[in-house]
Amino acid sequence: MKNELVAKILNEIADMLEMQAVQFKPAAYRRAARTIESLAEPIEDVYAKGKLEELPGVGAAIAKKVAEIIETGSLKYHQELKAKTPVDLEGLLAVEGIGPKTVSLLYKRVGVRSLDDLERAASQHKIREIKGLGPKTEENILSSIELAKRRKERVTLGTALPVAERICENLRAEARSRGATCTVEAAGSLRRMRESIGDIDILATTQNPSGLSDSFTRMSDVRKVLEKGETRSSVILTNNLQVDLRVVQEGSFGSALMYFTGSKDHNIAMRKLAIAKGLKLSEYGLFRGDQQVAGRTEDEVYAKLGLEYIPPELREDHGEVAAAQDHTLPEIVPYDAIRGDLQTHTKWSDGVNTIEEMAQAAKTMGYEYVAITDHYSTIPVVNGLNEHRLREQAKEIDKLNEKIDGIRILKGAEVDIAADGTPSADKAALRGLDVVVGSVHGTFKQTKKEMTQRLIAAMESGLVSIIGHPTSRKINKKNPCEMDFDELFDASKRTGTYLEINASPERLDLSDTNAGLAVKAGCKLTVNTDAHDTEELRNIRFGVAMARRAWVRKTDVINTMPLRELIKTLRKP
DNA sequence: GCCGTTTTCGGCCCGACTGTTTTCAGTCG
Repeated sequence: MKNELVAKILNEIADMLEMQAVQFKPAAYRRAARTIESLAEPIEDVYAKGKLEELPGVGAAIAKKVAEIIETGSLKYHQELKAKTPVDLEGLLAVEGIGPKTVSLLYKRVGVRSLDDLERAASQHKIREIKGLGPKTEENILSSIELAKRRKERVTLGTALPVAERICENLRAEARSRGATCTVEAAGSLRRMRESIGDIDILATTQNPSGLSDSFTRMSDVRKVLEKGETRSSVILTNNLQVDLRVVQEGSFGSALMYFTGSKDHNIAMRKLAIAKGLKLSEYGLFRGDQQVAGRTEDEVYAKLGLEYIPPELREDHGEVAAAQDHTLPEIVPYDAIRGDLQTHTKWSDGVNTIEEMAQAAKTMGYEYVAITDHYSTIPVVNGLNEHRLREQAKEIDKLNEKIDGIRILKGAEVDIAADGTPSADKAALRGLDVVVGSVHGTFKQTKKEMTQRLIAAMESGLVSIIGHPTSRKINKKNPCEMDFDELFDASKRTGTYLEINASPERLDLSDTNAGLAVKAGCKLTVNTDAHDTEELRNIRFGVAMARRAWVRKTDVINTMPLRELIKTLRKP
């Protein structure tokens, strides 16, 4: 999968053209880079099918360059541009306040090629001498160069969302205690529920902006205040997360929320649509001339533009604007549509809580059913079940089902899928279970072909009802195993095996893009938490979020079904 | 360099802020 490489080269071309003050081409290269970066399938496959030019933002010229990168691993045009300004672009651009033009200026005037060069030039006061720059710029460079050296890493949605919710709640509470009304919402990629987040954006309206920014910058876990003003404040928390707070007028809250939620490409698409209708859209509202025609709420803005409301998870410029215009947006699966969790663990294997505790917690969440799927495995660390212990567990579940009203505990197991695709339990052992999750827990380094065959063999064994965390990735830690998704999806449909969206925030596997491809191919999914304690059951929303981002409908997710229907749907081992 | 229910040529998303300037360019989101 060369998507990242291609996008990186195109982005660098954009930067270098911008350094040369070339007009419009940088934006064109960036657009193409974004398309390819967020593409679900490998760019090589698109190339092989001869469909590069069908990608939005990719025309004849860029298609030819992409082809060269795929064939040779590099691009002559890119090398030539690099030779003209041989600098560490990525490093220098990471410095806050420095863009391509300044990089070019610094290189030409004082020969800055790296972050070290830049630091030296700044401390020797060479930068203030450059026409167009000055002492302030020099100071700013010195104070932000450290941060640039430690590149900012994105955090998982599971880390960022609770932090943002806590901040919003605190700000609302403080405003209430001062008797002020105050609306506070998290925006940005967090609101779109992307799997990882760069920083947290919070939007607010209040009659007391200075009080709000005081509360914000004085939060207990603030490490550094970057800026503090009536309309914009910015802090770094002790966990290194950056949080930006913006305060807007009530009449602009909806348009501002839209604007700060993004994505950038969605915003651009929306503005173009506004222009086509003789209007102008900004964070201050939707305007006809000087007259604001909408802005207080998002619904209002979408409606005035003739669009259905677009849920934040869909705002990625993946065709949602056109669909909203044609009223063909799918009814994506609601967060409260899940009727039960089909992968959970208890003390019987490597979980923390008892079956009863898990069942009670699931009942509190309003579930109709919960499947207990402890490891059936020989991996020592997971304290796996064997045939005898599984029978004992089944007896306990039968008793609990008589004892507890209002929720049905399903009998299940999570089996390992061996390197050749054989499940770690045989038919006799699994007899009587309601659900069997099959997962890869070792021998991750196989060829694409081997891994594909392995999973297909597991599905064809007839013992497995669900493939758990299909690619075994861990966000920021472990790359997904390579596999041929077309073949995998075919086998999933053919054998009636369901594919999991594992809702654990460090997994989110299938990813949003892969889940989208799966459903497009006609597969059915299941969203499960893989909870190892009662608290983790609440991670379900992260998995549903991925499904929503993938345009998945309720009917595509089996555990939105009522119990009776689900039981009929699940294949018995 | 891309793209078209106003265009196959002539446009290309919007606004704030900062620091540098005598009216604006660069950066950021």
